[in-house]
Amino acid sequence: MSGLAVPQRYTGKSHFIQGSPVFESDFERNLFALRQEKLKQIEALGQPAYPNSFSATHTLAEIRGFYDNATAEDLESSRPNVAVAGRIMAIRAQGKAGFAQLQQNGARLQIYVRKDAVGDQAFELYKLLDLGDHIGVTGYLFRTRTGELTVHAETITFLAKAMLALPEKYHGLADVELRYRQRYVDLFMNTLLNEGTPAETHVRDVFIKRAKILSALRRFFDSRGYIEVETPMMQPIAGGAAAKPFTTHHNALDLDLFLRIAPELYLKRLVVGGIDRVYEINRNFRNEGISTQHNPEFTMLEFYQAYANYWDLMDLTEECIKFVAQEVNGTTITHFNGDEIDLSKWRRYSMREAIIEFWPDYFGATPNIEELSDEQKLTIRLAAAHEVARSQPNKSQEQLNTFAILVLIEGTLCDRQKSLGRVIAELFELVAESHLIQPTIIYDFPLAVSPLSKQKSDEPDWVERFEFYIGGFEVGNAFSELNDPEEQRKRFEQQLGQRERGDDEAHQMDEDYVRALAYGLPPTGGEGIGVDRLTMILTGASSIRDVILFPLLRPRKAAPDADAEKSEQV
RNA sequence: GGACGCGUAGCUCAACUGGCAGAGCAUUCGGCUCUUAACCGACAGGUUGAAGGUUCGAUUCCUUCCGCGUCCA
Repeated sequence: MSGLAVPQRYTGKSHFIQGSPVFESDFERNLFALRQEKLKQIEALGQPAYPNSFSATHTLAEIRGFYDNATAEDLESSRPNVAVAGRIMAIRAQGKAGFAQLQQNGARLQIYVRKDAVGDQAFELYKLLDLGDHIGVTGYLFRTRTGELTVHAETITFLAKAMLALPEKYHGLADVELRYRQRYVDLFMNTLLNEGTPAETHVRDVFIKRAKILSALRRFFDSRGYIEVETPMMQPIAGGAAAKPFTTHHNALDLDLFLRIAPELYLKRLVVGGIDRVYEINRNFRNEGISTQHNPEFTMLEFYQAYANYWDLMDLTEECIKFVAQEVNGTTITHFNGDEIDLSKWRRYSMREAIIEFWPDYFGATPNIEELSDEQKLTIRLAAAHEVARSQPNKSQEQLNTFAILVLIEGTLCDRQKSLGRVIAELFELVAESHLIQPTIIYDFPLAVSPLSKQKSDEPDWVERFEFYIGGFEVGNAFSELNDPEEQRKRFEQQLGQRERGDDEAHQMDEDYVRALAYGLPPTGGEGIGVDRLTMILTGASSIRDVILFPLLRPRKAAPDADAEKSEQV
C-alpha cells in the first residue's frame, strides 16, 4: 500500500456527513472524513473498526506498579509478556519504527513498534493510527536506551478511533469554558489546575479525590452506627433551609413539586421513626446565582444523631474533617487560595465573640457582648462605627465596600426593618467571615435566622447552632434540633409572616413535620456539610466548578441567524 | 443584577500608537528502525465571538448583543 487515498477536501456548505457530530469547522469536517477513510483502510487490513473486546493481561497501572523498579537487565532476562490497551496520547514515527504513549485510566506506558517485529500488516496499521485512538498491544517489556519502561510490540489490535482532533499535547485544554463544556476531553487531557502552587492538582485527581472523600465520609459514619438513607428530592414543600427552590410538575397526579433545598425535615422524621443515627449524601437544588462557591445543584451530607447536642457535634465535626483529610490526602495540611490550612487545628468563637475579634479598626471602638445582645445599645454602637468609618481618609476599595454594607445594616436596624438577630448575622458575615481561613467553629446563632434550632436555655433569643468555616467560607451548619412541636409551629408562623413581607426565602409551614414532632423527637443534633466545598478545600480548587464534573453553564446558541437577530433588536 | 477583564487557525498563544493576520502543536505529503514537548523538509488551515458605527484603512477605537472568568450584590 503506498500512501493514503486522501478524500476530496470539503469546500461547500451544503454537504454533511451522515450520522456525524456537529462540526465546529471545515477543519473538523475534513478530519472526520479523512478518519472515516482510515477506518475503511483499517478494515481492509482485516481489523474491525469497532471491535467489542480486548483481553489484557495487565492494566497500565499494574504494569507500572510491577515493573517500574525492574532494571533493564531484569527485563532482558525475564522478557515479561504482556497484553495492554490504552488511548494513544503521543505518537512518534521514525520510518520503519515508532513509539507511542498509551494512556489508560490515568496511567501511561510507552510502546515500541518495529516493522521487522510486528510484520508488514501491523506496521501498516500503526501508520494509520492517530492521536486519541484506542489500541491493544501484545509484546514484551524492556527498557529503552534512555531507561523508559516500554512494551516491545508483537501484535497491534485496533480498538476505536478518535474522529476528532485532540487539543494541544503540551498545554492540554486550557480554555476554562471548553474544559467545563467538554469535560470528557478535559479528563483525558488531564490538565493541571493551579499550576506552580502547592495545591497543584490534575483534573482527574480532583474527581478521584472527590470519590475518596465520599467514601471516607461514608466509612466515618457507617463505623459509628449511622444508617445511610435516601429521602425525597421532589417535595411538595421545599423546607429545611432558607433558599428559593426549583419547581417542577408531576403530570399523572397533576401536582406541582419542588426540587429539595435540603433533606433536613425528612431526616428528622426518620429520627422520630426510631432511626437514631441517620445520614444522607445527595444533591440539593437552590434557585440562586452562580459563583465560585455556588452551583445550583450541589452535594450535601446531612446527619442526625439522637441524644446528641451541638457541643457533641462540634467534637464530631473536628474528628470527621481530620479523618477525611487523613484518608484522602494522608495529611491534615492543605493549601487553598495561597494559604496553608491545618485541618487538625480548630478555633471556636461564639458569633458575638467573632464579631468582636475581627471588628476592623476603621469602625472605631470594638463593641462588647452586652452591646451585641441589646438592640438599642447596638444601634448606638453602629451609628458610632458609621461616623468613624465615614471620617477615615483614603479608604481602600475593600474598606469602602465594607463601609457601604455597614451603612445598610445600620439603616435597617434604625428603621426596625430587621431584628437584632438578623443584624448580628449580617454583621458577622461582614466583619468576620473572610478571616476564617483556618478551621473555625462559630457557635450560638441568633434565633431570628434559625427557625429549626433549639433555643439556649439561658438566652432565649439565641440558639444552639454552629457553622464551621474553612478557607473563608461556610462548609457546614449544625444545631441542637428544635423538638417542641408548639414552638416549631410558632416559628413556622413567624416565617410565614416574613414571607408575606416579601422574603421569598423564608420557611413555609410544614404541618406534617409539626405532626411528626408531636409524636416526640428525642433530643437530637443534626448537621449538614457541603461536600463540594469540602472537596475544594481538600483539592485546592478555588472554584466549585472545578470539583463538579458538569457544572451548570448557559447552553451555547446554535449558529446565530443574522436576520433573525436584527429583527429581534428592532 | 452591577463593575472589571477575556474571546484571533482544531488546540496553545503572538500581532507595538489604527497600517499586508503570524508562530508552535495537531492535520496532509515526503524523509528517518531507541524516540519522548522527537527531529528535518514541504503544503494547507482565518467571517479575528456576532451585528452596527468612526476611519482612506479596524484584531486594535466606539455602541449593542452573545459566551466565559473574577470581584461585588
